[in-house]
Amino acid sequence: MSTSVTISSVERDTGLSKDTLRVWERRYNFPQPSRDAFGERLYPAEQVDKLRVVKRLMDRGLRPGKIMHHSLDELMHLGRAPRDAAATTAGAAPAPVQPGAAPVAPPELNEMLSLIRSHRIDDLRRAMGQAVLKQGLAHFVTELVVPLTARVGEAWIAGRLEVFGEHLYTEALQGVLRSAIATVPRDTGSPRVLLTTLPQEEHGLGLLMAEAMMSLEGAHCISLGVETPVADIVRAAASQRAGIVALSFSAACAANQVRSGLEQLRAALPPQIALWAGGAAVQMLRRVPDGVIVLSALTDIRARLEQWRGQHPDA
Amino acid sequence: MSTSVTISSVERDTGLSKDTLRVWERRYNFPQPSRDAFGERLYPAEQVDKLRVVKRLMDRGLRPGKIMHHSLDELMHLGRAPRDAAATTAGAAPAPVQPGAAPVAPPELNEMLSLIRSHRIDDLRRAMGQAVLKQGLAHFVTELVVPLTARVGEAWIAGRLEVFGEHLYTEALQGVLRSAIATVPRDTGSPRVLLTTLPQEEHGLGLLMAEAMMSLEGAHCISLGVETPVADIVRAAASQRAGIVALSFSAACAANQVRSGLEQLRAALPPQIALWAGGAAVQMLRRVPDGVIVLSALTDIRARLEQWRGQHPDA
DNA sequence: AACTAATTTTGTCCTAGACAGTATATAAAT
DNA sequence: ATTTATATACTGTCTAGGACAAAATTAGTT
Repeated sequence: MSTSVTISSVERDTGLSKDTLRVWERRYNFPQPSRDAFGERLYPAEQVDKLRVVKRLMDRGLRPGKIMHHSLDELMHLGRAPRDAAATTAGAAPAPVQPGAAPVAPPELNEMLSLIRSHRIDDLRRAMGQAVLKQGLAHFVTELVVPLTARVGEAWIAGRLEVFGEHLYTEALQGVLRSAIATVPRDTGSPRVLLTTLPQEEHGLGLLMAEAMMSLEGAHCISLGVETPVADIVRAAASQRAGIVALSFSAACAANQVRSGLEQLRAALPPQIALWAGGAAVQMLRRVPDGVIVLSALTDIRARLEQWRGQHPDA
Repeated sequence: MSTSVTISSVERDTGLSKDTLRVWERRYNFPQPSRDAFGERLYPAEQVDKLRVVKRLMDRGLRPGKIMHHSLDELMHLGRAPRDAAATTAGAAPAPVQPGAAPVAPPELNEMLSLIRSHRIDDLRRAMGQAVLKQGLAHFVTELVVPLTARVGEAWIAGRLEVFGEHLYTEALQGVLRSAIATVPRDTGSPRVLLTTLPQEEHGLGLLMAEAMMSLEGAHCISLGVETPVADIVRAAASQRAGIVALSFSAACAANQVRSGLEQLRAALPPQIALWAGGAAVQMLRRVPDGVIVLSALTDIRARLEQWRGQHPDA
């Protein structure tokens, strides 16, 4: 018999708030936890697994009311063809990270995906390190890491990859990217770019990719890591004399939180400091607050930096 | 006029749950948020600041009922002499990370602290890189990073350091540690150690320090990064043939969550796989679940690894 | 001084109603 | 046919105060 867990464990493991879990139960009759001797909810492991998949599908634009009643198997099939499923079921464009990118998969991609699936972490790290040396960092990031990360996410939903496989991948990639960034000279350069995420966003990979691309273009990157409160971003930008503040938003972010965060920050930041935003969640926004520049892909960075330099010839 | 924020913003920024915030208001009359047009709580920035400090002091063993009525100034003074204040006011041992460590501060410590305070991030990174080369990685971690991290935390409580100063420090240190770890050969070695944190714990610095110490001792470290659900740790340990699972808990973790997490994991993990736990939150536990080994300091790692090897001569 | 028992403190859980913001569907107008 | 305005449905989060167990502290006893 598998173990059941409390509502706070589920909140931890799925990222769904207790409020949301209770209201789903009320409205959709799922999840349906049993109760312990004190009348408190006890969630079976299978229901938690399904909740995780539901959460993930919602991050891709599907809506809970549409998918909650499907079985776990059916949900996994939805994840297998994420674009079409999302488009036909919910009518929402799932906002590919690279809109104009060719769908041609580089040969290394499948190789690395199979290394991840078989959990050969040391080989994966070696393969990625070699790819950086062979193709260069920029090409590695835009042509390999971006599609690979997308594939890893799809594989997870489809049940073809365990959660820890994704953790292993993230960790290995982070090591490779940080080493590569460290080899780029960075104590100088212009503009000075402050990189971070808002408190809701705990994923730092996008940030790291952006840092790599910007460092290569000669910008002076100052990363605060993830989850910096708005007020502190403002203080840091002043203290570091940043010309640009760049934020990253993964697909997991709620659209309204993204917008309100950007609005708050734009209002608090001096107008001469540019505010750039990138990542899947930003692409989904219908309208963007005034004074915020959207990076629709990592490849935009080069042109945007040149544009900035054209407008700031003295810097 | 300073801006006010909603209860979910406060939850994000302080780590205090909505339930806790509401019950404090009921019991201690603090915080006392105003209300917006819809009757929803609006917290002024000053109250959020105080809440952050209160949370931090509680992580050190103080109890909310004792400190809630003090002014922000008084609380900051408590933070200045954390050990005595904690011991006399609450009677709880604040569990120093390095119980037997000499209180002699190395000369580099104050130098680096002032670099952090003046936000000279590039100089800090350079200084730390030099310290690694000069003293060796192990000495750097145990004698410099550990006390420095503690001092940074104290300075933050006392209001002598801005939040983003801590972010800058964390980011720089992470870069230095990862580069250093990358130079240690790691595709081989024994035992195989799986490193991660539970989903509640998002701080990865302790993990990185442990990885550094273990790699230096010849262990084969496999890090999953932060926030891995219990079930996935179990699967990863099997897949990676780990002999040891090592978890890190920062001071910010609630004691009961730490215990329940360790119990769940110990129950799910095969008995022949050792479970090690380290970090400030673990030191505060009165009793530890059976079958869990507590690392009371980073310097314990060496002896524990030797002990393990003595018990597993075939590995 | 050491152990046990009583008491206080504290965080989390419960229910169930309300509402704003977004997304979709329908109707009207260009 | 395509756009634009309006209505309806969907969804997450907020509200209230009561309840209770686990942990921490104090009191009582040997």
